[in-house]
Amino acid sequence: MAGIKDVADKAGLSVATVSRALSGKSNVSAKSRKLALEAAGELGFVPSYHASSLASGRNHNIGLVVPSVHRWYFSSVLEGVSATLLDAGYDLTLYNVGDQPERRQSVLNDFLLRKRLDAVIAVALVLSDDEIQQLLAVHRPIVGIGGTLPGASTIRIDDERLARMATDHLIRLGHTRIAHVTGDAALNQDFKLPGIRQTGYQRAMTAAGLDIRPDWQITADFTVQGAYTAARRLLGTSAERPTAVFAASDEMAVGAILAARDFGLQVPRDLSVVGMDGHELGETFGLTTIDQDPRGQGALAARTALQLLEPKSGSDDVPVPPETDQEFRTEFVIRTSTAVPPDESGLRRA
Amino acid sequence: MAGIKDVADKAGLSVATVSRALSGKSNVSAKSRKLALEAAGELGFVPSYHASSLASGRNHNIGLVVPSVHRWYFSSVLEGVSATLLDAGYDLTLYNVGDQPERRQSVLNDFLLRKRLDAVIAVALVLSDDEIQQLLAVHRPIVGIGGTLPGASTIRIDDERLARMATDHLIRLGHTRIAHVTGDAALNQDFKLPGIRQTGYQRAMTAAGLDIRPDWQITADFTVQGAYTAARRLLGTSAERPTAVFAASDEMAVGAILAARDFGLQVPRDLSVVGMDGHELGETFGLTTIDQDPRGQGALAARTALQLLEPKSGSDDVPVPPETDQEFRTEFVIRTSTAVPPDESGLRRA
DNA sequence: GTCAGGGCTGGAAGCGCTTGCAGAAGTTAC
DNA sequence: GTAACTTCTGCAAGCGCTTCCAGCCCTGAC
Repeated sequence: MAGIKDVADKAGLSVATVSRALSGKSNVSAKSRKLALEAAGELGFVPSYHASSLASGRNHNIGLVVPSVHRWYFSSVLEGVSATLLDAGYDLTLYNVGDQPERRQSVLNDFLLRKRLDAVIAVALVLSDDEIQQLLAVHRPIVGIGGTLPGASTIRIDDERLARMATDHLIRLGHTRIAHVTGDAALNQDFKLPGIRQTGYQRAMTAAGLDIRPDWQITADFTVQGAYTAARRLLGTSAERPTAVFAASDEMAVGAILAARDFGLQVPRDLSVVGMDGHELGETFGLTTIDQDPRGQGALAARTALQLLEPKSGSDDVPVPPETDQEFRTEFVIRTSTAVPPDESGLRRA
Repeated sequence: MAGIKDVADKAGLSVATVSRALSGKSNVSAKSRKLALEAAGELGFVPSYHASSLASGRNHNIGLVVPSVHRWYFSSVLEGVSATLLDAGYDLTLYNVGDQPERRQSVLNDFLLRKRLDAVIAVALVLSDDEIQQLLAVHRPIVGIGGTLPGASTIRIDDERLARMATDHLIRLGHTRIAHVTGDAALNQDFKLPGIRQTGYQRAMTAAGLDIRPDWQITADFTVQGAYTAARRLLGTSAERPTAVFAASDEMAVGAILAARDFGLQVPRDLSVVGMDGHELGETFGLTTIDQDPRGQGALAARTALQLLEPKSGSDDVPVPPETDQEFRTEFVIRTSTAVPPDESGLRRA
């Protein structure tokens, strides 16, 4: 383990100059820089992370707090964050807090606050006021994705409006009997998303003067299999069947499509299905959906955090003010899972 | 930001004693410990990570290197590792190197080697000899999952044997026309898994004296949608169709099932399908598969790494020797996607 | 030839902890 | 009461860098 001292000796320079040379500082002559670089190369010198962090106060390490790493949305965000940070030479420390509150507490206390992170990116995290205070108290940039974090920069999409759009799409096609597959709120007490999307659905229905039937709002756990089971119940039981389904996620939409197939229902002839997310699976199923590009959201969050840390760097980007709300661009993708509703007892055939 | 000095002053103790008290060292009187703890609590003191790491040489930080974070297998492993480390009070630094060799190099050089990690867990990583040397040179525990890492502890499953088992299962049911959906090797040059599973398939076929038709070995990218597309081609084109498919992953098996449905083929009546992995989706589709519990593999890898770092800790576990190969327990799960082959032109009906 | 000014450099003081060491204090056995 | 220990405690020396500061050398202007 060669230290900077060894490099200095080998290069015939002082430790100070070597440090400056290796970290690309300005006040070093070309000759010294070359010497230092050569010596470092030959010795395989890599500066100690902790020592330089301790001395400089900078860590080049950003924390990411997620409630899950396994669900599609989160792993997509993670991927976006990870790629951006790696490219910028930053480490990513991952806190997969799950839905256990006690683990969240310990993460906040024992990890995040230990001054080891330059910034924190929190995904879909709803914190108590106390917890927000704790976080803000460390005076590090915090950027939130899809959660509510007063006092922090956030990247978000307008879930309610988008859910309304998706529902409206069905309404405009002529559907009146529209069901909704929502996520399970109990899955994660802090995950308010399902409720918000459901509200969007309900508002769209109300605005169009349509019935909102409680038994047509079914709950699943954001997975294909969960929605499949729930949708089988919906489509199998009801004497009067919905002609369209808006699912709060693409995976659940796919589950609904699979359930429909089980009953011999063709999509979109007998049942229109709209999803939400932009999952890769949607393409295979011709799913109409709203693509929210979570990978892009993660990348943007990471870029925002980096910019907060190094305002000068980069080109002439507009600097991001510390408290800022960026609405992320989404895309309505119309494929083949939606169509006009089936003829009702031959009425339209006439 | 209260420092340890402040705590010492407040408690009327020396910095040294406070340090020992807070880190649970033995040689501190109950009284001093109480004083230190109280003072630290009141000041909200949290020791600086970098300072303590620098001074002690321990980081409480383990690195995880994965080729992807988005694919089911890897996010499952990640989840297992993450939960175990968090519980043990360790940080997890994530290196999602993707399949770009240059990113891998920079990760190895600039990150892993900077003495900031106590150990490294590498998933499905095939390294060059040089790279292995580099890694071993840091003298830190290295645990590999599913890759080949001579000189490191590894957790692995015997992919070839398992693939053979899966294929044999079909053969024993009476199938002779068995196709294979393999993963795309080009996806990731270092990812040898698809080839190994394919070998298992081929060996089983050969051992049973069955034909291995090149056009029945189709390639997909480990996703449902990829296998779906590939399987449509397989099932649509062939005048003579296979009666069974062994897919190198559950997601691809599901893709094959979906493709079969498109052609009106019923599973398992017209086509038997076996997968491999233990994906949650398998349950919904009644998929027969080999469950390899990647989450458990991740947890085991993390525990192995921790044990390598702190041999004394834990109960009377058998200590893990540095170079050790643990074969992970898998489970053959027989569901409803496999059955005897369909009657051939009524022969068996007689 | 002198002097101001700028570019580089090295010394040294930390960054905030951990820990070896030696000594103070408290115990026990005679 | 003393010797011989055992516990605790505080001092101080780092851990391996970064960076302030002062000083050196070299230009260029006068």
